[in-house]
Amino acid sequence: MAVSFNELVYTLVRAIPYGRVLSYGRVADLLGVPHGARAVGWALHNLGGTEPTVPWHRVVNVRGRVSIKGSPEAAMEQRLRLESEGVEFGEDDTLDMRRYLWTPTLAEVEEILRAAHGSADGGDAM
DNA sequence: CAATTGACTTGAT
DNA sequence: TATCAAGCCAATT
Repeated sequence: MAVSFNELVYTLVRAIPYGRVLSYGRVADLLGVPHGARAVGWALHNLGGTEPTVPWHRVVNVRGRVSIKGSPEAAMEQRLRLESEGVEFGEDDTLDMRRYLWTPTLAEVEEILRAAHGSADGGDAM
């Protein structure tokens, strides 16, 4: 059975370092889906915010702002968790992406996925 | 298989 | 700078 896309999302989110954040679009891009931002958001939505093994709070939108809808409490919890990790929000409720955005190399991401699922897509034939 | 939805992103007005 | 619309992907029904 192939690994579901959302599982890949969870794996990568779990690899986000403390005090760092990632945008939905960046997660999708690192997973090999440049325009899969919505799919990433959908995957995290499926967590229901009840999954302590996934630091879902470290994923914000490209503007550096909490993007949760339908659950103001979850959004505030996300912000509180980030602040607890040293992330500072501006007066526009936005954080400085240039400072907190995690920018791993593609090799790092592939290594993480391989360690968790045994093999990344690694679609290139040799 | 087609239609709908959603924690997104980008470009135009 | 703010608001609106279209594009995009994966999962659900």
